Amino acid sequence: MAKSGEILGKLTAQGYRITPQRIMILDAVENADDHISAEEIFTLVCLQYPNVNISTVYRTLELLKQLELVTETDFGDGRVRYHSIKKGHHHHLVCQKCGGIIDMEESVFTPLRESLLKQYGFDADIHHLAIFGTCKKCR
Amino acid sequence: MAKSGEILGKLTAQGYRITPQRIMILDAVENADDHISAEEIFTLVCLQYPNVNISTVYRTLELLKQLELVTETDFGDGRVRYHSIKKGHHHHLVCQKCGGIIDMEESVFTPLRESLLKQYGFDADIHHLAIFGTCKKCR
DNA sequence: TATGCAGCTGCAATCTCTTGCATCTATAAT
DNA sequence: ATTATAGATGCAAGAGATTGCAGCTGCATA
Repeated sequence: MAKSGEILGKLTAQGYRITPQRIMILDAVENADDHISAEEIFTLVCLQYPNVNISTVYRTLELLKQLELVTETDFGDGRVRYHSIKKGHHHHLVCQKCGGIIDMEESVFTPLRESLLKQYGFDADIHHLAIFGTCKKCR
Repeated sequence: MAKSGEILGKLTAQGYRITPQRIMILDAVENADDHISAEEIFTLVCLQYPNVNISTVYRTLELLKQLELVTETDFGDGRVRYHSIKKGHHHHLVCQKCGGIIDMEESVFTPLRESLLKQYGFDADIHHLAIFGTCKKCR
């Protein structure tokens, strides 16, 4: 809430408009305790302004993603979740047996990014990745 | 075609049934020149047997995926594609600017897998991953 | 060869997400 | 304050994928 002004400034600076819908959607992502789905955002925004359309939510999230203000992560449960970039970059290890999610440091990917850059000249854009497998307990 | 017998044997061994639909779906994946989508498989199978249902295609692919006979890759174009595991494990670098796809060796992921195992005790199941970013030409 | 049934299929409904289009509006220029 | 317009929204249709359920069938057994 307090800081969403900064982000709104970024939108304006890049020629995008500040609309009430965007403010409410952004607030919902910023104030979420965890990774939040489009449907959850939609429900929250509807409490304030019942006329919002779910497609506006998706389009706004797409925009925020392009501007690198939020990240999108697919935890493999059929719906993608969003997270404010202000709360830090991190990745997830998703156990396919117990469903548990382990958060991991972004730095684990540094060697991979470097070798992709060296071997393939490819600048990998790995922001918020979920990797599937089997956790310690379930092995 | 020639080798799908082996796979059918694996199905039987694990208590799954061999049905005409499964044979046709499996053949479609095995004979595909490239990564093939569910819709494409469906179209191919329909030529032989117009009564197949798309949900059978999805369910069969899900089964083959669980049995590690095919891999699923999301190239980010709105539909997931499948690939026979017999044609080898590999990963893809997808350029978000030009849309180009670079294939890469599985071995690039070995150090990452090892550090996940060491640091988190997590056995990562990275079969066929698409990583997004910017390729050499577009940087 | 006939039978029983777990497992598979087809169908239809549903879910998540995207897209085209007409209308509306935030914003910059007047 | 008014106006023009590029950009945003709402609506509805649609695409890809999943799911519940009734009925069908591969295949193990007798």
